[in-house]
Amino acid sequence: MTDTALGTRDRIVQTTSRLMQRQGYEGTAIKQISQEARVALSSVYHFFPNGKQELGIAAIRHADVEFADILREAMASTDDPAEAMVATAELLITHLRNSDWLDGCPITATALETASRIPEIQQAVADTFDHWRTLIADKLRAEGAGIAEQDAHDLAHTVINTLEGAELTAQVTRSGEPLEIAGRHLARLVDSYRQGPTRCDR
Amino acid sequence: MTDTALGTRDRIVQTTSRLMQRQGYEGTAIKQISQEARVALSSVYHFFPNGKQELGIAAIRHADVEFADILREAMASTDDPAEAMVATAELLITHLRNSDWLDGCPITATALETASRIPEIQQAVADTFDHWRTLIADKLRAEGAGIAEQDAHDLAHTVINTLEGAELTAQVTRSGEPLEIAGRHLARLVDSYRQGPTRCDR
DNA sequence: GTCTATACCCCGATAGAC
DNA sequence: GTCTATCGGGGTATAGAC
Repeated sequence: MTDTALGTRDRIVQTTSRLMQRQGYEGTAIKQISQEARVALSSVYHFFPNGKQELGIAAIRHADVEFADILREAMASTDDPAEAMVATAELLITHLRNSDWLDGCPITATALETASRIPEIQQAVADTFDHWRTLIADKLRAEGAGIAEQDAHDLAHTVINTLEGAELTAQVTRSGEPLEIAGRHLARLVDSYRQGPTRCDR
Repeated sequence: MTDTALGTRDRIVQTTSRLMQRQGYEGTAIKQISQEARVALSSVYHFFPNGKQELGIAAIRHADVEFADILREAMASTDDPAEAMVATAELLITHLRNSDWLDGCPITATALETASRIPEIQQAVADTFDHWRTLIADKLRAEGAGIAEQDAHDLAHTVINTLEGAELTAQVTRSGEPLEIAGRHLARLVDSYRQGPTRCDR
């Protein structure tokens, strides 16, 4: 990561994404981006003529595919969808711990700061959440999981949202506990929707 | 709200809290605060000699007690703890809708922006989440709820975290659906921990 | 595409009169 | 406690040589 072999444009986007993850949109200056990416300030404007807003959107799209890879890895680690929830939570804990609790969701801070002012960024955030949610829903809908279509859709919402909130709390308290609990609860919730003779409905 | 009969200091804190809720910490300028609160810039520094950081912490503490009132109202609306989850989600939807989807969690944006840089603010955020979580846990532990001590503690974590994430998604998508789903799922989860002869365990 | 230099503005914070 | 004025710095963005 932060590879020197990357092209200039990619290095700018990657650096922006990481800085906005930790400091948000308003808290990240273009000068800081150019310095940490070891790129001339004018190069940033060369690749992103529309300035910070365009750069912010590119950073969100970058974070989108990057985190989608992590999510896919967690989903592929087990056949059981409930177990996959625990695995995802543990993966997030590992990433957080390895970054001294700094690298949480890469787009949440930016999303909240700009929600009231920059609709283009809000749209990019909405697209990203939708993408991640689809990856979860696909896993829950897989044959053998035994979860109805509508249930899978709703569950995917709560899975993403619970992980999102638990990751925030984990960051603030510098503890993996919120995510551990979230993983267990999500597994239990997913299991409760599996169709079969041994389950009892609510 | 935004009452003219408030003292100068209170008006500053309240305005700061609302602006940081919508724009985050870095996105909110002290000049904007003084203007919207109809207060001289020097008055802000008169009441908060340590500047923006001190003001930010005061705004978080203000948001703490303000949202705790909302939470208590929702908890008191029904005896059944599972129903209380649905009621809370609906209350959040109402607040969001009434503010054109702008007023979500008042401290999340500030928390994320400053997590890597201002430990004092991070501490105030942690205290606030802890306070809110206690309000939930107390409801779940109430006699008649039939939830074990340890389960109530864990559930309170996930309740806060799920609502937090669902509110974020609701803001971004300008839709109450994520919170509606969250309310239903949390109710189901809480119910699954109630002790009694008719429940089956996982 | 990258360099240096800079315009222009707003930021947080302070000074001193009243 | 509130007023006006201002300082020093850093923000976004641009110009023009190379």
